[in-house]
Amino acid sequence: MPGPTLRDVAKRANVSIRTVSNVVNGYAPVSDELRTRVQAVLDELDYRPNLIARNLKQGRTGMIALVVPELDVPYFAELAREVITAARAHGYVVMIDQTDGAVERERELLGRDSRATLFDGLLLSPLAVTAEELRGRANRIPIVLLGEHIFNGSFHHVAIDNVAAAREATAHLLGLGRRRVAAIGDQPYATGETAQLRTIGYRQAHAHAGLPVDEELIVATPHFHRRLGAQAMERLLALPEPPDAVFCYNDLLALGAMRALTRAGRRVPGDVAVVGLDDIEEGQYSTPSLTTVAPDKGEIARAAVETLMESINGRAANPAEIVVPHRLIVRESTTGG
Amino acid sequence: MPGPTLRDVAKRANVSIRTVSNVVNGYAPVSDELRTRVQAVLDELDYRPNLIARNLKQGRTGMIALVVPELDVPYFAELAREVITAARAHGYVVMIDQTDGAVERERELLGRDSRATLFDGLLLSPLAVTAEELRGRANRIPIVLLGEHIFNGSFHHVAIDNVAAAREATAHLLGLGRRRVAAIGDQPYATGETAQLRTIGYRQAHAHAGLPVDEELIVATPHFHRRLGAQAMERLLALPEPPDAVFCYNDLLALGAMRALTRAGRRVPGDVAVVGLDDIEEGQYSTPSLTTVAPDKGEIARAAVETLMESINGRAANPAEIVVPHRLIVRESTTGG
DNA sequence: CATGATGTCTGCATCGTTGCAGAGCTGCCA
DNA sequence: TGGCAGCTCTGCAACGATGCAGACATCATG
Repeated sequence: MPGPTLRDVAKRANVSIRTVSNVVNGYAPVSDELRTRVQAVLDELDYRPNLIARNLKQGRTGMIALVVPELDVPYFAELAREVITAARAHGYVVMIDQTDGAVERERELLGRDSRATLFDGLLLSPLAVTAEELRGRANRIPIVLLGEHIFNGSFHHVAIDNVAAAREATAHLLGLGRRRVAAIGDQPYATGETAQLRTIGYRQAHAHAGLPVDEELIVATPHFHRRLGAQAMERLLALPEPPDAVFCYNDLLALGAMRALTRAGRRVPGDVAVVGLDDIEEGQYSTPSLTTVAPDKGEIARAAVETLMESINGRAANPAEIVVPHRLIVRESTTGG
Repeated sequence: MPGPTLRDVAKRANVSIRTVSNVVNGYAPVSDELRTRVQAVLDELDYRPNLIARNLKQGRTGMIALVVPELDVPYFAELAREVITAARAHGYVVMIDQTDGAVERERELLGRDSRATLFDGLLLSPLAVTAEELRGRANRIPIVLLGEHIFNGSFHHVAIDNVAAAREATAHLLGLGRRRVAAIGDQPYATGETAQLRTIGYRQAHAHAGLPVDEELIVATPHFHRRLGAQAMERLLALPEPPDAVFCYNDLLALGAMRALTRAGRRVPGDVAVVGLDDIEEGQYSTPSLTTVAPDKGEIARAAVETLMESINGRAANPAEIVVPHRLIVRESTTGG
């Protein structure tokens, strides 16, 4: 089953292994006559270079790893798509793994038995692992973090300005005249840094508008899934004074919330306006379509891969905090008829 | 930057390289005293085995590749998730690539410069490449095909019974008393084999019910995306006698169709009932929720990985046609209030 | 005490490729 | 004709790990 090696080709063509290698790679000068002869044998045997061997010799694999919590969460799927595309532009392929948000799975990555040595670099979208741990058990390969804010500047990190994004989303709702704007998705504990940034933005928008925040309207959720969005919305609807708008910390929560609203007979945006964050494709096709804050996913992927490549190639700058643009996309869930 | 090697550890611990290797792998008997001493040095230097070197020696990489058309299509994202999980159970990791449905990208995979030699096996969900081509340019690594029906038995192939799935979906609509049941998603050309199977099932259901098929109600779409589902639905609504139900060949088409229906002021299922296929999570949360045929994605992934592992381990049976179960999940889009 | 079995440990070869240094040939010029 | 450059081509060593055969010491056995 193993294919022919350079040696096999060399023997058959009566040349040295090195010459065959030169023909394959087009490196060194080879006379036309010889090149043709060797090429013929290469074709005849259908030679394929053994990339593992090449990698061993060259000390790199041409592969990076992308680790996300859940690949079937649309945001990560869309991001993964962009990462694969961006990596390809650098001649790299992408191994994808998921942690299911489990700390131990994230730790495994850094541990003794991780497969990390197979990759030239690692893009990590951490949920649970802390900066301390990352630093302590830091692997030997370059790492770029995605999304979660790690507060100290130990690693390259690519993300949108979460505070601004949340502020703009909330301001949009307030600007529509809504006065009881809820927030779904806070995570007031150590690993919920991104959520907390969004809560800050939510509060800032209120402050700028000179409006108080009703703490009752901030609902925490341990995850960012549809089901929890629906549950949170139900709880909000049960309040004596339910909200007339809600900013959800991601689109899935928002879609779940809209589902709960529809089921409860409320109209969106008539009774309650809804804004999400992530701009997953699904939001364009929901009924009503979803107003959302769109991070530039292509840019996130490009910046992350670019930064990783620089680290891999040793042109590593100091750990950089890279902020990627976002924009509010207004659709029916806030302004629909 | 490169980490310590076995040699480094060996030198420092004053033992042979081979002994260090034995300690690392727990292979051969090593005295407790020596094991402790070596382990101490391993820890001290934070040794990590170079997996590329190990792979070269052992002739396998512990990686498989999964190639899908588009990772951000929910069905493929969900499938990818299951594949990653299934592969992990075998100690394997998964490299994911996407072809965007481009023939040339699928061909690249099989070509001279593909990275295929890095992987022990390949799971391919082909769109455009034909069985002929696959066989002709067949790579040296084991391949298992997903989804698309390749008519001759040259490769292992895992899929649901597409004819039966489509038949059941259509029968469900007919059973509800609908009499003008449309079909969205036919692909009457060489690379649309799966779609054609679904059309066969659609016809069978009509035949079983003793009803004629109105050819006008079968709408072809080059892709299975939301936008095309919406467009197709609009075309159907423009007919003199529009349909009262529609079977979409996947959930995205169905969601797009529902979107078009809502926009046109038709009620689902009141005016038009909708059935999809794939059971993507989004369908549970759409308004109305989507009736669909659910392939057992976990089982698809497990069967595919299992089969691939058998090929890799040389216990390869003849190319097998593996049929995975599916079931109709009835939700609001056909029976809702 | 010789023998062989057992338990540890080691060195060499090897996986398939590429980096490096240099061998051999040709042609040109002084 | 000798010397030198330039072009091809080659062989050896190496990447870092593991498979294998065997060295050596210890111990039990007849």
